Amino acid sequence: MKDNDIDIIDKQLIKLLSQDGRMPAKELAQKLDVSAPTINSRMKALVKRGILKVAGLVDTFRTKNILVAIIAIRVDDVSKMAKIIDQLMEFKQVHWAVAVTGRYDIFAEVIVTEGIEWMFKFYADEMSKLDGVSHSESFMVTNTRRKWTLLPPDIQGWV
Amino acid sequence: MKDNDIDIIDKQLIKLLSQDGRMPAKELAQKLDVSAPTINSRMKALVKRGILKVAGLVDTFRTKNILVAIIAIRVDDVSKMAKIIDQLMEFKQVHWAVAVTGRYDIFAEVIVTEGIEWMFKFYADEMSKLDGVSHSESFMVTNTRRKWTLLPPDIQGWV
DNA sequence: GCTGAAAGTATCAAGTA
DNA sequence: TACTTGATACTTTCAGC
Repeated sequence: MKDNDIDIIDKQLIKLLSQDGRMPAKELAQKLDVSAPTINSRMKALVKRGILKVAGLVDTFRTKNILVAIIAIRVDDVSKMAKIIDQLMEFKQVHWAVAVTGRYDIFAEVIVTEGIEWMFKFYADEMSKLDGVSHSESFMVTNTRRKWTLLPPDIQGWV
Repeated sequence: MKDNDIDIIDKQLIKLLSQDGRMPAKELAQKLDVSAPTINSRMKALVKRGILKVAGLVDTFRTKNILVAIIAIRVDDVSKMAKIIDQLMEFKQVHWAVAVTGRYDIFAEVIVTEGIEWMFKFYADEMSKLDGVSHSESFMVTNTRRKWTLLPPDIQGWV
C-alpha cells in the first residue's frame, strides 16, 4: 500500500475515533463490520504512519491559566520559510505553524501558560532570533467556539 | 468544586492523555498513583464538564483530499462579532472560529474536502450570508508542522 | 476514593483466502 | 499480505466499604 493511501475502512475508523477516541476496538469493529484485531492493527498502522493520533484535547476557555495567541509573519525571502517554520516549532509553546498563501507567509499558534507577560518575553527572547522575518503581528485569542486544543508535549508552567 | 476548577491530578491526567489518548486507565492510574476506577471517573467527569475530549486527529498533509484554509475577518461593528462567530460555526466545514485582538477581529479555519473549487462556493454561498463583515481574507495552508486536526463532526465528501 | 470479584475486552498464535 | 477465529490474559466496571 502506498504511503498515504488509506482505504474506506481507515477513513471510517478515523471518523469514528474523531468522535470518541476511547471507543473500544470491539465496538469500532462492530460498527465497521470487521474483527477487533483488524481494528487494532489498522489503528496502530495509521498511528505508525503518522496519519492518525488519538489524544486528549482541552477546551482552552474552560481551562484556567491557558491563553492562546495567533502570530502572523511575513518573511523577506521565501526560501527562508521552511527554516523559520522549523525554528518556530522548536519553541515549546508553539502549537502549530503553517505556511500560507496571501498577505502573510506563516501563521503560528502559541499556547501561553505562564501569564500574558510571557508574550512579551516570547517576542523579546525567541522571535528576535528568527532570521528573515520582515514583519510580524500577534493576535490574542479572546473567545472561541468548538476549539479543542492539543497541548504541546513539553508544555510548562501548567502542570 | 467550581466549574472550571481542576486539580493537579486532572491536569496530569490531561497531559498524559494529550500524549496518548488510548492509554489504558490502569496504566494512567499507575503513573498518577491512584486507582484505575478513580482515573475512569475523573476522565468521565472532565469530558462531561466540557473540559476534555479524547479524539482521533489526522495530519492533514498526509491525508489526501483534505485542504485547509484560514480566513481572517474584520467586522464593521464589534457588537456583531458573537453572531458572526456563531454563524461561521454553523458551516459544516468550519473547524474553529476565534475572536482576536489586532488587525482582524475573527480568525476561522476551514477544512475543505471537496476540492479547491469548493472555496469559491464557500465564499459565494456562505460568506455572503454573513451580516456585518467589512473585510475578509483567505489564506490557503500550503505546508504545516505538527498540526493535528480534529475533523469536524459533519464532514462530508471525504468518507 | 479504594478494594475485589464479575463482566467485558484486547491480544496473540494459528489457520484461511 | 491482510483478514478471521478462538483461547488466554488483561482491563473495566460495579457494589460495598
